[in-house]
Amino acid sequence: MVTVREEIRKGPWTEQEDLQLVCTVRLFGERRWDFIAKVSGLNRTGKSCRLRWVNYLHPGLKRGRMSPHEERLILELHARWGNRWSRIARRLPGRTDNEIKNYWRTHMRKKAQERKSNMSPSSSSSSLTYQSCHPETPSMIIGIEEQELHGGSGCITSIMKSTPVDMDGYPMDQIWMEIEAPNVLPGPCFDEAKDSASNSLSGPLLPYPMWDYYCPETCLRMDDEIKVAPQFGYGKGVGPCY
DNA sequence: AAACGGTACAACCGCGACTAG
DNA sequence: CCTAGTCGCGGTTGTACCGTT
Repeated sequence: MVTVREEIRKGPWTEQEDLQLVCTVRLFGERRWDFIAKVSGLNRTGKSCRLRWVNYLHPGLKRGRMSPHEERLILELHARWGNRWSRIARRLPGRTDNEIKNYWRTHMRKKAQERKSNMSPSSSSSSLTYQSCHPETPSMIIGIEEQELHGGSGCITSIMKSTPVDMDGYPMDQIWMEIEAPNVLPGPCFDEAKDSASNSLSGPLLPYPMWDYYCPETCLRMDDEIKVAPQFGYGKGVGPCY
């Protein structure tokens, strides 16, 4: 028996793969990653596709260095929640948990170690508390929470309005531009995919699906867990509502 | 100019939670 | 209730880039 087993691709994504993934996600929404992986013609796992989308291709992602405000926020939230990166990321629109995690590792660990070497080795705790880094601004979190609880329109909407954010020279710009052009649907099965998509999707395809509804509703309660309103079509079996 | 070390970022892995059948 | 499939999260690793020596 000869099983022609196609190797699942791993490693860095090519521009072409990105393009294929973006198109497929636009057609089917950010769900059913295994399905998306198959339909897209990419030889990737659904998991890999999801990761690529969430961390890199998602429209509205900020890139570049953390602003001082973001830095402070990360410090505060990490002091409060520990390594709950995804949770922290929800407070930082446009930033991914991966990004924050990496940032923490490179910056804060170093700072923590510096501190450790400077101070007495009595404190064995590995978690660097916010107080130890920034004794000032103790009430920022509360302020943020209130802001988000009561409409949450502050910084988030400003980011939304400025999407795609300033990613100077970032290739995603090009990708999105190419996607905007009508004739560039790559990959083997997009016609097919389109057909089946048109059955399940109502209305025209919108350019930036999820960021159109990203705020303010989804941020109404970010205290503990986001309560995704059913009207967003995130329920099972219901296709994306854009 | 080359070697080296540090930093930033992308991606994978393993595991637990959730959900549909 | 059980199971398989799927998703999301946190930890870890790999690597490209950049500054310094």
